[in-house]
Amino acid sequence: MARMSGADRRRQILEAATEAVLQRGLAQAATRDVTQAIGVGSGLLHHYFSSWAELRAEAVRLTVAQEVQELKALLATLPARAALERMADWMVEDDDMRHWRLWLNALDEAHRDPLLAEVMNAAMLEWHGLIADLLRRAGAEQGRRSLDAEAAGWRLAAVMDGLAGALLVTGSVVTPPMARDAIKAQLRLELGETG
Amino acid sequence: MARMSGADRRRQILEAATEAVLQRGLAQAATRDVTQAIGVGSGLLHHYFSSWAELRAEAVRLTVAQEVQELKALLATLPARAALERMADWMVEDDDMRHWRLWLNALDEAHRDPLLAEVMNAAMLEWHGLIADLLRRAGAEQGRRSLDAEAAGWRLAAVMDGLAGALLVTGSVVTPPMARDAIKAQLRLELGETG
DNA sequence: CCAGTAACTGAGCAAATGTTCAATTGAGCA
DNA sequence: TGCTCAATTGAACATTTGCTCAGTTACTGG
Repeated sequence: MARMSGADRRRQILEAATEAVLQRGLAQAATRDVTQAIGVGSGLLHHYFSSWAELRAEAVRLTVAQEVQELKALLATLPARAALERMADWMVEDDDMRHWRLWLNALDEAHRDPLLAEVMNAAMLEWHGLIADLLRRAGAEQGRRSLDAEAAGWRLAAVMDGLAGALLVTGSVVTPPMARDAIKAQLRLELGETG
Repeated sequence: MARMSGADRRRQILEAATEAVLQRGLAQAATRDVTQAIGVGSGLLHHYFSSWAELRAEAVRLTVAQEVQELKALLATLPARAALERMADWMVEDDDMRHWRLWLNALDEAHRDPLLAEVMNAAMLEWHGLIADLLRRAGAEQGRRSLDAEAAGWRLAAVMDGLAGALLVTGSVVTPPMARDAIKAQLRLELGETG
């Protein structure tokens, strides 16, 4: 019905695809979820994307990039140590764990989809880079010398991913406050603030 | 063709289902993957399992339980500190990461399948229990008092899960030796052995 | 007003999915 | 030898999937 410029429609499709992926999972989400959600014919998607796999991967790429950018903006004005603390809060702020559900789902599905594999490889490296950079700066703020920010970054990123998984699967055992505290405890371990 | 006793056939089906899940992922593996692999008619599965979802969940439950049991046997004779070290080695010993692929896949799929959710919730708690117990004993061996083994267990379990994800997705950046060293470094952090 | 072009439709297809069920087979027992 | 019942079959069914393509519709510049 309502026609749109190519760019707007493309954006709308990508947003709807992200929503579909969040609701049904990458493997189960289907082109029809998208077309029905925005009320367009079944053939339209192929005017903008050459295949569902491509649309899917692009939607994940865009959403993840957007989230990372938002987080960066949130932390931009803080000193590194405070930014890391803020990051732990941010992790559990999202009520229904939208980013983590998508992130873990994409991480998993990447083994079976070459396009997603590329996307998530790049995303993982950027994510680690962001964390390692904050750790490096936090170490510098405290005058620490011996901090291996690269290695610590992988551990911290891993703790966050792993806790997100535990949080999502155990429900009542690992709670959001627990997860947040675990991240903060990890931070203290890495920065040698153990009492 | 070849008839089997109910118990044997059931076991065979479960093994084939695990293989199918490993190859195609929980969401994509299909009943036909199983029936064709073992050469039986398409209806046979429903003689042993009421639905594909149930068979799938049972296969995961069994495989995970089996792996945990094998690991426990491997660590049984070691002192706790050495057992934890051995665990880090074990994590990357499995060439093509069979257990981790299944574990992460099931953890992710659990959000969309109530049966898997139960299975993975229980598995996660047992996994954490195993780790926390080793940490507790390792702390005792070293005469440490202040170790919160429960919290440290969640962190260590999370680091392992997270690193497995990074290992699987980054391929050449995070390598098995790196992952192993990261786990061991985490161990040292938790046990207060930082130099 | 009139092309021309970009946006858009939707019926249709081939492939794959889980599940059912009436029929068949075979092994073990009396 | 027959009987019984569990094990097994596989055609059939209703859904769902991504994708194609021959058309149709609306905007837009001349």
